[in-house]
Parts: sequence; structure tokens; C-alpha cells
Amino acid sequence: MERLFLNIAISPELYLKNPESSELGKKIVSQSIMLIDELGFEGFTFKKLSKQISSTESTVYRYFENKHMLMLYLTCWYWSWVEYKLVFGTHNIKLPQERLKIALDIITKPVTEDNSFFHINEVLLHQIIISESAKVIYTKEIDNENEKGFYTVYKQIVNRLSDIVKEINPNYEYPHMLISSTIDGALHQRYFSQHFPSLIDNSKSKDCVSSFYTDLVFNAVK
Amino acid sequence: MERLFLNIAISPELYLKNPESSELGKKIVSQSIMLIDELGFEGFTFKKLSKQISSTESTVYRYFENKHMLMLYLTCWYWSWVEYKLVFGTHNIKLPQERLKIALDIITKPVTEDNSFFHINEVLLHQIIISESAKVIYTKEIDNENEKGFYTVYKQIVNRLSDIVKEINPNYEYPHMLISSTIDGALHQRYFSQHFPSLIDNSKSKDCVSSFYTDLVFNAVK
DNA sequence: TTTTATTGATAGTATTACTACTATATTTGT
DNA sequence: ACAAATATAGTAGTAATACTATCAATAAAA
Repeated sequence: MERLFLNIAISPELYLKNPESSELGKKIVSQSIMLIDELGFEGFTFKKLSKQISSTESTVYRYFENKHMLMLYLTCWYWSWVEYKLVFGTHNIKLPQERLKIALDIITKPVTEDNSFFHINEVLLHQIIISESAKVIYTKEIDNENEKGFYTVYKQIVNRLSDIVKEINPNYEYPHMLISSTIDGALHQRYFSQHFPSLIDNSKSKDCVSSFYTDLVFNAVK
Repeated sequence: MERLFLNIAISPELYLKNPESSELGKKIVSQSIMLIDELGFEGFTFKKLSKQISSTESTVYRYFENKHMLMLYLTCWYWSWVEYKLVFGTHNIKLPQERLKIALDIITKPVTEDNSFFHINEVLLHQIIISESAKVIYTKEIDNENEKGFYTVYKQIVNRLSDIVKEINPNYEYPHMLISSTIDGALHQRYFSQHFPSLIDNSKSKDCVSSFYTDLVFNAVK
């Protein structure tokens, strides 16, 4: 994918000061991705981050309320980016089957290229979404945060794909559940492939996570 | 299910002192389930727990190394209990299709009865497995803990069910991934049904999580 | 009855997750 | 060019968390 000259728009409620508005802010975002990947979300602190960016804790706190909000910001950025890829990738494709196939590839295939956005390493971001994003969603604050619209992008993606499913088979009973379980399952299976290889049915020729879900979805929708 | 006079055996490496060995230990386990459910794993502390059981922090630390190990203990207990239900439920059933159906019900249906074990409220335990157990698996310690065998019960369950899948269709390519994504997906979809109802394809007559996965699995295995 | 194990009570430490305040440095408006 | 606003660095401080250590009291086992 070529380098893009557009920005991903993120809800201003997620930050105190827009990290896109300054070099330091961009550094906070890019270095936090690297640090969270390295230390895990539990081990990650604003103190360590501020050291990494040669700044102070108080400065980081001027951008994000706390590390949970920062992680939520990264999560929203990720899903907005995925939605952008979905819109771009399925544009002008007539056959819904073909659109679904492309969309499933985007959702289930590993992220290997990192060049579309300047300060965000998308490969690393994908990695922390795999291994850390569950901690964002499984919170006591989930209902408040859902009300504030922090998950609308994610839900939009689910709706977008289930619309394609309904286009292919209007009688299929569970389009939303099929898609959301595919999206989350793909991340989960990637994590398993890294840590529980015995639970992964590998094949030499193809990426098994991707082909498993493609097979599963098309079989269900049929 | 009737009250059982058997114990779930848990790896001794999960605790410092077996909580089954004393009344206080059992109280630690039962009250921690209630507190984790109430406060969430992040809000839960050994200090609050010790207050709840009218004891002290140091006493709780004599049973479990930290709250992560306690949650891991509960998770292992839960999966052992599920495995017991699977063995018991599919015993003496000849047809693999029927065995798979029963197994899927056990895995995907909500837990409503609480009476098999004295000090453990299985309904609440299921609830915290739904909303908190991801925090146990998504850790930097995962590989060490996997090596120590803390996930063998879970993997046994996956293998047990994928064996049935292979019995039905020896040519199906992804038995392990199908089962593990069903097990985890069912928990995930339960959480979604509680917090993102718009992503759930409800039907009046049946439990949609359970029927979605039953439909999905049988369609895939064909 | 002595030993041993179990628990309670208290204290203490390092780290985390913040909040508040001040002093510069930089940018911006006029 | 200068005053005003803004951004950042630096320091300090607090409450809570996640422990560890020690010691006394008590109950159970040898």
C-alpha cells in the first residue's frame, strides 16, 4: 500500500490534547506502541514512556488521561485504519462474493507492510492489538465507553461486512455474530499460533488462520 | 446436575497452599469469585479480599502468590469442571454427531445451575470467565505458564472435541481451530450479548449463541 | 507436653498512578 | 518588536497497590 496523505480521524474524547497536533504527541503514540509491545500493557507505564521520549510524566498526562485511554486511542486508530482498508479494497467490486473474500483477507491476514502512515508502525500496532486489545474491552467501564461512541468504528466494520453477507444470502440467520466472531477469532487464533501451536492446524502452502475463516464463513453463508 | 462428591484436581504449582485444605482456603476461593465479579479483575485486590473474609493480606498471600495466580487457579478449575461435564455428558453415546451436539451445548450454553460444588458458585464463575479470563491468557508470562502445564486441561478439551470432529469428517482441515474458536468465541459472544446487543442476531425461540455455533460447526464439518 | 503449623497483626518498601505547582522556552497576535 | 498565550520540563507530593518480613497467639499433631 502506498504512503497516504490522509489522516485517520479519532474521537476527541479519547485524548486530552490531540497527539497528532505536535511532534511530541506523535512520538508519544509511536513510542507507546513499541513499549506496549515490549513490556505488555501491564508492564507499560507513563513513567517509562516519558523516559523513552526524553520527556516527563506530566507531559504525557497532558495528552492522555491514563494508559487505558491511550490504549483505547490506539485501538480506535487501528479499527479506523482497517475500515479505511476495507472501503478502499472493496470499492468498485460488483460481486458480493468477491467483496466478502477481499474483506476477509483484510481482516484475517497478517499485517506485514508498514508504510502508509508516518509515525505509526502498523505491523507492531497489529501485534499489540492481537495481544493486548482484549484488556481494553473487558473493563467495568465498557458500557460508559460504548455510550460515548468509542466502539462505533468497530461496530461499523461488523455491520459493513454483515451487509455483504446478507447480500449473498438474505436468509442467513447470524450475519453479525458470524462477522464479529471472525474478526475477534482471527486475532485470537494469531495469538494462539504464536503461543499454542499445537492448537493450530497448519498447512505449508497457505496461511491457515485466513483460509480457515474464509472456508468457515463461505460455508456458513453458502 | 446433582451434587458431586468428587474434587476437581488442580495443579499444585498454581497455589502455595491448597485452598481446598482448609475452610479459610475455600472462603478465599468462593469470596474471590464474588469480588472479582463485583469489582473486575483490575479493581480486585488481596487487601479487599482479606477484609471480605475477615482475615489479613498476609494470610491470602500464603495461599496464592498473587491475584494473577488466583485467577489462573479459578480458570483451571473452570476448565476442569467443563471437561468433567464433557466426559460425563458424552459417555456411552455412540453417534459422533450426537456426541458433538452434546459437547457444543456444554461449551456454548449459559451456565444457570449452581449446585454441584459446595463452595464454588458456578454461575458466577462462568460470568468471570466470560469477562475476566482473557486477562489471564494475554500475559507476557504465557509461554512460561504454558510450559508449566497450566493450559493442558484447556488443550485437552480442544483435542477431545476435535477428535469427535475428525471422527465425523476425517478430511476436515481445521478441527483444532474450529473447536478453539468456538470455545473462545462462545465466551466472547456472551460478553457481546451483555454489552453490544446490536452485534447479536437475536431470536426469541432459542439461545442464539448456542445455535449460531452449532449451526456453524456442523456446516463446516458438514 | 513439646513441636509444628496456621493465622493474625503490624510494619515497611518499591512502584504505580496520578495531581499540583513553578519556571522556562516557544509561538502567536498586534 | 513586544506582550500574551501556550507548551513543555522539572520537581514535589499523595494515596493506593503489590508485595515482604517479622513476631505473637493459638490450635493441632507428635
